[in-house]
Amino acid sequence: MTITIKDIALKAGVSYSTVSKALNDSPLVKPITKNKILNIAKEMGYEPNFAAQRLVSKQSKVIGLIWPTLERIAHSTVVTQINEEISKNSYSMILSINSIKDSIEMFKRFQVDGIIVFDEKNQDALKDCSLPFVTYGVGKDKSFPVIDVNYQESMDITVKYLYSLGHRRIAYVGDFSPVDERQLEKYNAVRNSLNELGLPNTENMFHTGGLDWYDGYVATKRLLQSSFKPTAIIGSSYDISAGIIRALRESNIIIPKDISVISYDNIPQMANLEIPLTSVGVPIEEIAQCMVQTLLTIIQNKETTFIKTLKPIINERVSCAHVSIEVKR
Amino acid sequence: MTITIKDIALKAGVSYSTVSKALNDSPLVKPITKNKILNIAKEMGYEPNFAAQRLVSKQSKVIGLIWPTLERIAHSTVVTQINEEISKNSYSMILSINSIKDSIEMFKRFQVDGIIVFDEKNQDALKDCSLPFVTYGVGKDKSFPVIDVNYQESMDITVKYLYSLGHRRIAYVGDFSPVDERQLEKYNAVRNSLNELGLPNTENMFHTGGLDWYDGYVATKRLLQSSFKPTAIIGSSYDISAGIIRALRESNIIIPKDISVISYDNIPQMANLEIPLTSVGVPIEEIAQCMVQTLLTIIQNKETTFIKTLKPIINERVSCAHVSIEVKR
DNA sequence: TTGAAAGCGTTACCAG
DNA sequence: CTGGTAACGCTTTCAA
Repeated sequence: MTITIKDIALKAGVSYSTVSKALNDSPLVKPITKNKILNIAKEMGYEPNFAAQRLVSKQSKVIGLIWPTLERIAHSTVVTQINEEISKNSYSMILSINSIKDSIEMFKRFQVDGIIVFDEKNQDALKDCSLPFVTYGVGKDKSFPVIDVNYQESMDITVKYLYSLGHRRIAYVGDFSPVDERQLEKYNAVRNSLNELGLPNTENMFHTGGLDWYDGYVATKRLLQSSFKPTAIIGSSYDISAGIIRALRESNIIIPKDISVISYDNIPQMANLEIPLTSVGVPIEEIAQCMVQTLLTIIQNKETTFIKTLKPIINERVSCAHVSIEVKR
Repeated sequence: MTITIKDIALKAGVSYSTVSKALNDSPLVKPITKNKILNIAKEMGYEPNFAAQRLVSKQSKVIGLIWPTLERIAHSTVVTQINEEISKNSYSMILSINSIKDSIEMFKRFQVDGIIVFDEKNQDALKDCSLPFVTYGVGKDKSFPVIDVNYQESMDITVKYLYSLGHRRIAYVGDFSPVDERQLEKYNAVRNSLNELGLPNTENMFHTGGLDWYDGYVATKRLLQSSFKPTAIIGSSYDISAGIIRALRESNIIIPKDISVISYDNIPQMANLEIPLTSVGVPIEEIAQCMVQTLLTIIQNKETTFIKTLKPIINERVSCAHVSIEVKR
């Protein structure tokens, strides 16, 4: 038998509407009464019935996060940050690792106040999402709210950065699958930037066909056997770059002496790689903060379309160097 | 304006209790009426109000999972499995990455039917959890339901396996922090097993002081400089073992020619390491299945204490070999 | 086979 | 300041 406000009312000798008010810290209750009620409630181990509350007043103070691909480390870092940011705003977060469609349905049942979507693909399922939501990725051509992490500018400053260090033969290792919009965007961004500087942008692009470190490893092996001899490599993500490093090491190529490496994903873990990797991207704290603030705004104002473009920066560690005079490769 | 069963009733020209029955596929309503109502409901875009349903009938068909440490890869694999197993049983899963205490509170509000706990520490917070739950880890001295992954037997068969391959100088690289019961259990298990075979079990234990690959890397470096020259190393987890491999490689020690390595955590990703690693532990599919089946049983039967001990196995890949006659180290 | 009505535990409003 | 009461949307008897 769970105990309700009526039980409390009985014991306190007041009406249950008064109990309700007291519990909600309403100013309409005399402090003495309020305290008395609060004490009784605690002592009886009262726990409010969420369903009942929800039934009468909307707003659950919960936001849901959809995240079908657990294993990506860059994401888990952002998700952790988002969770903190949400707590800071006195909301709670629940997470679903199912498809967008299933997740939305579940979140609706729970009447979450808003949704954050972390799935790169299948965003079509969002078309008829009646709840406020934001997504993460690329904003181009989108009719719904997205926090654009600005791959184009990221790759732009990356290429220019390498260029300023004297690099002219720059390779890219990443996934170009047409199904994954985010990866594709990075790929195109690099090609654009390279092209603008009159650098090669075709034979130097190496397709990983996947996002695990191993995919980056294999692609780099291929790169090393190709005729394109880069002085610098751009890795498309944390995991991919881990593979790049390993492949390089296996061939006894020293970073940054023999080759420079820079990676997308501006996360602290880059410092823990075998070689602390210089990285580029919007700092995750900023991504997290922007996502929840935007969502909260949408929840309150009912604004519906919203594209916010963030500013990426380069985080210099030790993996990039000036091209040496006597380049051998 | 959301639409309710009353709206449907109005349109269908029946009472709303009939609509309720039809929606719940009750046999008490004539098929024709039922179909008509169902059609109208779909056409009006009806969505049941979960809170209202919850208010009247208990049972949410949702189970919550508490998992405060996102980054551990072995865990994310199990969590994914668990999610699938839960779906198979036509439940849904939501995930919280907050502390046990906060998570329980939130899950209570959502009236989940049960909870799976994945946090190694702070299990005290479970003492007064009124909802059905199971935990994962070590069952000794526990007064609540736990799926025991049997570290003792894991380490037992590991040590015996290495012994049978001729190894006599076996090192262990892992975390011994007294705060993390699971790690401590592995540590003690190894020492026991080693002791039983009369092998050294003190100077060959290397403390990582953390669970990231880097911690394993550093500890292995230390190991290599110590006077204990092992022919085999046991790594305490996937991440730790990744660090071991890297440290070994840096010193040009070849696995398994120069040294054998075996790792705890029986997960498929072991095959993707630089050297496909022989590993030990209960297969994750089995862990996942056991956890949700047990929880479901508890939910139905209201059993409350329950310790289930699983059977670990060794998954041979290529990282362990017979000790060679001319051992050099 | 259908309908009426009584809750489920809260909140919010209106009287007192 | 406090109490009474009407919702909130649904399930579930109990009668018809």
